Amino acid sequence: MAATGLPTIREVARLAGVSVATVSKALNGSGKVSEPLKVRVQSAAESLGYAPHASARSLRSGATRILGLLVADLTNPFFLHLVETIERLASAAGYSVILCNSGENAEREKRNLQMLLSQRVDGIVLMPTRQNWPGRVGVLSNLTMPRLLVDRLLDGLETDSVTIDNTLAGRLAAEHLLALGHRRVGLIMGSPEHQIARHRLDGFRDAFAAAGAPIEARFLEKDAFDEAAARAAAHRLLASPERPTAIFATNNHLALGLLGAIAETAIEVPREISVITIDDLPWARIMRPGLTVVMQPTEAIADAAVTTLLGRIAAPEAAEAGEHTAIVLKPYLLERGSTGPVEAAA
Amino acid sequence: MAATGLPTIREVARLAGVSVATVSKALNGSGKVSEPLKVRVQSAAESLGYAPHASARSLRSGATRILGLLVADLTNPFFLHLVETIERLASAAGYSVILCNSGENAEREKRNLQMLLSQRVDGIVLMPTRQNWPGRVGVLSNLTMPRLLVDRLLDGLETDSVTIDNTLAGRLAAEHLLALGHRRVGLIMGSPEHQIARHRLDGFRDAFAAAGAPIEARFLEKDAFDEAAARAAAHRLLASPERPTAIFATNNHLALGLLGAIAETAIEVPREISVITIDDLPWARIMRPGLTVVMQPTEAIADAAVTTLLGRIAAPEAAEAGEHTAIVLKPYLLERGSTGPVEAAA
DNA sequence: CTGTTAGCGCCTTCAA
DNA sequence: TTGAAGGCGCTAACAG
Repeated sequence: MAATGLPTIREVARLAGVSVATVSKALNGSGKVSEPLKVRVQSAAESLGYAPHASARSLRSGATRILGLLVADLTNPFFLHLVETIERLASAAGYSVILCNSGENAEREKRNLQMLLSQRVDGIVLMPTRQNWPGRVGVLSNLTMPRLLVDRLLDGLETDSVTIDNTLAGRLAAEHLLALGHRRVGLIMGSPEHQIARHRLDGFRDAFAAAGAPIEARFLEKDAFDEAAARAAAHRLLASPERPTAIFATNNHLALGLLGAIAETAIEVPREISVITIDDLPWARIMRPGLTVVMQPTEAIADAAVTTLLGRIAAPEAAEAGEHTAIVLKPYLLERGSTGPVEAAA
Repeated sequence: MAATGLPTIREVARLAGVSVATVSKALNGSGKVSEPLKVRVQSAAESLGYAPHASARSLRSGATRILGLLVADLTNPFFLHLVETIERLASAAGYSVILCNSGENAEREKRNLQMLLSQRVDGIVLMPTRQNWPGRVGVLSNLTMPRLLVDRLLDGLETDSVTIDNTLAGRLAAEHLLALGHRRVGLIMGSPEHQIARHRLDGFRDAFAAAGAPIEARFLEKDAFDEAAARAAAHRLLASPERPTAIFATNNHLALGLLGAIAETAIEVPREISVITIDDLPWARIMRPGLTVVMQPTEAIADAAVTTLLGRIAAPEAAEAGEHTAIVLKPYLLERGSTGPVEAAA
């Protein structure tokens, strides 16, 4: 018995009256083992409650059948949905998942990466923090196992990736509002330094500019990093003279702040103001009115991520040759009740 | 070099010009190593990008520094919040987390348990599926590592646990409604066979009975297993003659269905009907009106779970002697706008 | 204080 | 078809 009290392959072998090699072959289906022996081994294993020691197996085989999942922020429902889907797909493919949440903290991200490296996970799905830290790309490049970026890219890191077209996401939001007649609109976003926010801004702004209704600078609320900041920004927009007839929040944290601010006023959605955001949320559909959103195809993202990563694990040669897959998926509009035509409000 | 391309302790030893034992001691702080050597070893390890092979270490030491997290249903926000908090606490204590979602599926739960056993995780946090499967208690009893139940207990399985007082949760909801003058109330729940739902029902019903206002059988909607069923049940309640002045949904899935149904009618909350449920939800506070809920102390639950489990890992003797900790935490009421006094509606 | 050595449990040649 | 043996990388005993 091992220290854990669990039986080892030796004890199975003894009980079945065969050698350890035969047990291994019988249980794993590798090598040739006669049918009667196989049955005897299996029932011996069963009766002892034998479970092969994963660490020993990994040490020997060089594979762990574990995937690392490094998430920037688990409180974000978008990531949560992704985690759940990836776990399901990985599990179906026979892989377990070690979950790491960095909470948008560079130090934690670094420690988590180190840990995943120590664990020798077979592959890593990276949903990195926004905050860059020195040496990060170097550390990531040194990861010898297959890895894949989801949601955002990292400058200087060449690797497989699955992202969405964020410029298109911004444009979809804009075109929807334009079609409803909106010309004076506001936008709440985080830092334009951040890739994703910037692309969403670009798509949104360009579409309005192209339509001959450029967005006024005073309606561009940048640097709203969290729900509270978004709430404050929203109050500014709502209180401004000739306020916007529609507001676009570039992600769901910010949308929460925006909706909170609106709820604190007597302004009615969508009659007096239209609201649109990105990312579906569990509550978006039970709100009254329902929230119009640009959807990210979460399941498709997860699917592409797992498929690509497992492919790399099975055949790492291509990646080593410097070939990388960059999958870009398309967001789409889901119209619910929070957006409406410009009315008397204008 | 190992097959993974990562350096081993031998290479660090060679570069530092010492033996592997010295490297191990220097890096782990075990044994005595002179300061200059320690520095030399550390810089050698650093320059090679050495990361100790966790499987090899586990095989040797008998500990993995990994916790298993077995969750019945990751789509439930309550579990999600728990997972996030547990991951954070475990990580802070130097443990990684393998996340398993059973999706309320017995087969997957069984496979996940087997996997966690093979991985030789140091401890398991169990949030088991509602669905029982044959032999389950036996399998769980055979897990040799420390384990702990969260949220619900399992008949016949003696082990540490952290739960909340669900009877109290039901009573808190009832007392709140009683204080507001409600006497004719409805309830939407899953199966009374299920421990948690039954306790919530008991607390709720007993409080009303004690107040001389027993709940009418026609207002007791049992067997609403999901959001859709809850929605249908809610429609029945709302359409009934002399409909209830308040409705209690015993969990957040069901609350979603209830709120959806109400949104499909013209009935106004809380003027015409009060709504109360259990579990906070990210959107409960931005709803208009905000949702009154009986809160589960999620952080406290996670904290108790991790603390207790790590305690067992550090000192397993007590558990082996048959002593078990059963921690029961108290829910509390959070009043927001969805409940109000009975008015003309009555 | 530092080095040598013996396994932890498993799988995979290689012989029989 | 089956068995014996070596070694994956590491740590803990024991020697020096």
